[in-house]
Amino acid sequence: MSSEERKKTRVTLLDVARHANVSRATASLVLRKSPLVGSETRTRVEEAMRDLGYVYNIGAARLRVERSQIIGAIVPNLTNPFFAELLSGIEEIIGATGKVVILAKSGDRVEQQEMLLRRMREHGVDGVILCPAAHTESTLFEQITAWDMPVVQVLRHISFDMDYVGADYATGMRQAVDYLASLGHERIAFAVHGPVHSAYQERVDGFRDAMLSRGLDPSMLIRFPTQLGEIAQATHLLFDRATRPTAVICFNHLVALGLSAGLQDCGLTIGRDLSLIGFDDVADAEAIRPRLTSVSTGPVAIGEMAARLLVERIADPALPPRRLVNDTTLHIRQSCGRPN
Amino acid sequence: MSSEERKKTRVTLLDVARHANVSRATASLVLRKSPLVGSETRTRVEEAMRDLGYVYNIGAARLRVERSQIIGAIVPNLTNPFFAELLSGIEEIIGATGKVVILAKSGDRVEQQEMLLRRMREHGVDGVILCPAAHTESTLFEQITAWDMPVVQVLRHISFDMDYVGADYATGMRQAVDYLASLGHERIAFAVHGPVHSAYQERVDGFRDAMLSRGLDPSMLIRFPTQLGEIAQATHLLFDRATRPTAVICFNHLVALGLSAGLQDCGLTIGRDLSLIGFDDVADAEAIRPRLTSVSTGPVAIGEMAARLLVERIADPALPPRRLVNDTTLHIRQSCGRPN
DNA sequence: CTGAAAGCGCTTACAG
DNA sequence: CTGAAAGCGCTTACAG
Repeated sequence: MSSEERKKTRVTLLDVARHANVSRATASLVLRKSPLVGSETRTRVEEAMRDLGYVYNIGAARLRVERSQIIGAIVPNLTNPFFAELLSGIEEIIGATGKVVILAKSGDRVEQQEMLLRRMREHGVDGVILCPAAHTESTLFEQITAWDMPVVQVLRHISFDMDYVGADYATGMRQAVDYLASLGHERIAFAVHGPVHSAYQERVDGFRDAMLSRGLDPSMLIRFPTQLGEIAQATHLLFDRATRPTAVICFNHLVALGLSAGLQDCGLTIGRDLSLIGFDDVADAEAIRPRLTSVSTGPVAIGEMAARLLVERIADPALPPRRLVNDTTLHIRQSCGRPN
Repeated sequence: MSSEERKKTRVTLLDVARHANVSRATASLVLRKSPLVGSETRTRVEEAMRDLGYVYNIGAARLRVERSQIIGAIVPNLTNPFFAELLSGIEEIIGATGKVVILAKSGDRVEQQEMLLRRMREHGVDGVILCPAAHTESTLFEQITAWDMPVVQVLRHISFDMDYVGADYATGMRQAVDYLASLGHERIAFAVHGPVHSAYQERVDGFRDAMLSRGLDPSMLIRFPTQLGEIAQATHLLFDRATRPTAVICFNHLVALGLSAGLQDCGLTIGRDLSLIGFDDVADAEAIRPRLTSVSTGPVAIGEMAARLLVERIADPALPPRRLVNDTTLHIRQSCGRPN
């Protein structure tokens, strides 16, 4: 069958209507489950659709109705399991509403992100869930407003005049610091990595505030490499300072994984020689040894919340902007002990 | 601005044409970078597009040309980092060709997969990359053919009359078995889990063949729970048999992670008391201790290959079906030693 | 409940 | 190089 013939082969709503002996309008009503159609007629049309192998053409419909049933999701990357879980939550909710999600990664590059937003607009997405690339200018907010495109920010924010769903990083940090302090730790380091963005800043501020409110020195901020593979070898950075920490809070799952490995490589026993607290607590956290005490931010739930928010935003663009912050919980396992 | 006014606001190609004092046809030619347009005219039109904030409407264009620039990707789940890496490869290549990918997960449920395929057809996807849900009937192949939809199977296959990209599981298994045998192991177990599908079968067959060709007993197939969280507690299954293995090959990354943790919980030293080999070797593999010797299947590369194949398939539907199998490599680290 | 008609935003011959 | 026109597959009043 040549592509010429194939084209003619396409079954259209008009074909269905003729086959069922009704008008195109009626067939269209059946399609959209209108109550205006009699049940006998309805059945006849539905049979015709089945017989002919009719497939609804959403693209054509979209040209009339302003709804593409497509939403976009832009994340910095896909290989970090944290984002994979986030996406899983997004897909779950969006899929359940009958919509479809276009996925793209920005690589934390602003120009790439700009290109992706344009491409998504060209595809007429009904809205997008955006985890803004690091260093995104806040002017992006004005652009988005001018485009009149529903957007919810996830995990990171550039403007609170736009919907935002994230985690309560400040509380998470306080939970971690309080727990370590209760064990008797005073020299607590915060092991960070990656580019600076709102979530980065919130964690750092949260750490600082939590330390200060306990009268502890909040200045032990130690930077690790961005790539997971390089973190373990950089473990010595923890001990290069005049004062040596007795406990370390990790910026995220990757840092926790890397340091957990690196400390073992140094011959240290985690929980005895040094206490370690993870952050994000993705599924793998359960599976490393010693079991990692970790602050859970709930990426799947955040993805679900963001998707629901976007759906509501699309339904009612006049809604005031909302800010949803998921609670964090400290999962106490085995990686912390008293200082020695 | 009400939604009424907004609709009128939409800038169309006709607006651009008028603004630039050309016909709609000419504006369209500029859009598609046709050489038929003089450079002076081209510039004028491009300026008009910028001035007016014109956004190309791919959906409208699609109604005429049979190309949506959308491709679909269906995977069993997103939280398994293996699939996340696969997707990353797919998105990379598809994005680079200017197309966009619709993402969905089947949850390894055949009906869900069917629904997703229909939804994607309604969106007029140019093709889909499908990791078939476990227990997919091979009749799906006939359906897909009847729909005349370009599909490449990835990781799992239901028919070789359709493009397929996967890993060379048989060789991977042989590499693992040969390595263990060279260390002196004879009682080697294969720790499997999850539903049965072609990739499962190929690994099991590969294990069996590799064992047999070395004159070893291939019957130690041990089933573990599907959920990562439950694997560690099930570690005892390794020792419930009359003959106790001295080495274990893991079905995939999840099993490796779970058993690595579980063996440590049992107080065993991996590499001394028992040798362990992982499979898939996703990014995390580098970060567990003891370092896991593992067969790498290269999910990112597989995703890239699948995307390229689909692009070629779309360009030329008459191409004979192809079967691409990515080489595996054994990464020797620290989790294996001599039997004792 | 149904039919005829207009229109969504583009592309594509066809004439000039 | 340009203009006028038809058509892609749908939805939506409007009249009956």
